Amino acid sequence: MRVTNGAVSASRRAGSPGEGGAVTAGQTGRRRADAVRNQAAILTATRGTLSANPDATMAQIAHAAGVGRVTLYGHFSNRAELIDAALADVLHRGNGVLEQLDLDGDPREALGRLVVSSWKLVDESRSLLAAAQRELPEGRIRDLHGDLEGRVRRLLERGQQEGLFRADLPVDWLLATMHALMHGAANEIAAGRLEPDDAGPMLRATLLGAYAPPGDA
Amino acid sequence: MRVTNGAVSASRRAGSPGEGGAVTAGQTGRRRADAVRNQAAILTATRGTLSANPDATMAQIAHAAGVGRVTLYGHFSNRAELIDAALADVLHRGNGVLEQLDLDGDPREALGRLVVSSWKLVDESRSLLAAAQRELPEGRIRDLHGDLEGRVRRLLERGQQEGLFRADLPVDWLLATMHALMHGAANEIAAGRLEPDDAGPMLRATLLGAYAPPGDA
DNA sequence: ACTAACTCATACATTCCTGTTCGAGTAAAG
DNA sequence: CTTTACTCGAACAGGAATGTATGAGTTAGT
Repeated sequence: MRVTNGAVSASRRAGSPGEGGAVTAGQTGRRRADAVRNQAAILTATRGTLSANPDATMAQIAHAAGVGRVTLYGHFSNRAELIDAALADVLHRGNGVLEQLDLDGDPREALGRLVVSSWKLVDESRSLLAAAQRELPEGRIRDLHGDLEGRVRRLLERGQQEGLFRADLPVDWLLATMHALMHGAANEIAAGRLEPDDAGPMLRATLLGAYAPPGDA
Repeated sequence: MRVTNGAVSASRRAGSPGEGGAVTAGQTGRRRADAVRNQAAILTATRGTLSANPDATMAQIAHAAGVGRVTLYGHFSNRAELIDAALADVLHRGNGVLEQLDLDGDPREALGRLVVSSWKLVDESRSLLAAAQRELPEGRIRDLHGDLEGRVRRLLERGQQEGLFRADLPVDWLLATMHALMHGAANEIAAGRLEPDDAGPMLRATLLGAYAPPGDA
């Protein structure tokens, strides 16, 4: 209910769905404190609820946020708009994490740091992403993802140039490998076959192995 | 009369299409040829349609099978039952592939053969599996999967014992890695970033790297 | 050719979700 | 303490999907 996190959550995303007659559309009048609080709670609940079940109902999300269904529609006039906002929120947060991370130095060590400190975010967003995939227009997801992906891609490219990551496979594939393994880890945890604390190290070890130039230490 | 003779519901576990099998629990009446044909068409259509869209409607599946919706219900009385049968079909087929495969000799080469010749099946079943995950009861999926998984697991264990696969990570995780990467490859293909023909070799290369004992060729 | 097995379109009852409207109540900002 | 911003439940219209029923037509076995 009072999941008050300090997230700013660039609220009104007038993306593709119509400008929405949500609570304070456009009008930058005074914004009441509880409204801000509720909006943050809704985004958090969206993340959490959809992670457990990508088909969760608007009613379920509202309930999880400790808010009436009508209030939810007051903040986000669409299911699409809600998911868009939630995804943007998670991605923005992830970008923040990466910004504070030192990706210089030995690419292998940088990769290790990156994986260990960010895989949990991927975990959280994985089902959200699944939901987004069938609710949001074509390019939207990639747009939102762009920033985050660029950072990782640059690290991988640097590693290849320095001969520390294998260059016989395209960067796109290395990126996909990373995504896939993180999602796989999340699945294993959900299935109870993997301890959450073990996930980071295992991912690091597996990825470093997968990225190592063939026939070499 | 109609096909809904009341006993049809519980008896739809026939493996691959073309495999005769009993129609009714008690009375094996004569089974007409077009009925067998249609049932096979339905299973195929289920696989194909759900692969494109895990939320596909019964109506869509029926249409894709070139069959009326009512006819579909004549063969499978539930959505769950249909998906169960389709998944069993795919898995049975996969088992057939693995049976004909030589998994002896150098585990690394065996793994390569396994991946290249079976990843496509995983591709086909991935969305089917997603559909099954929210439509089928808890243990059912794992039950159906059991046989298939056992084969791979044995190969991995042997590789570990022979010192050719890393033993610092549990077999469960190596298995999960394989799954995750295959799904990832399927995604990349769906997104147009990977050529279907490249997937097999890339998977092979990546997995061999990931499985190699740390600090070694 | 006869009959049982099967198919199909139409139509109906049910259930569930979405998005909107209403009016009355409550919390916050000045 | 007054105004404004927001919240809430209940209720409604709409759409969409599931599963069932009916009856007339078609296909295939013997």
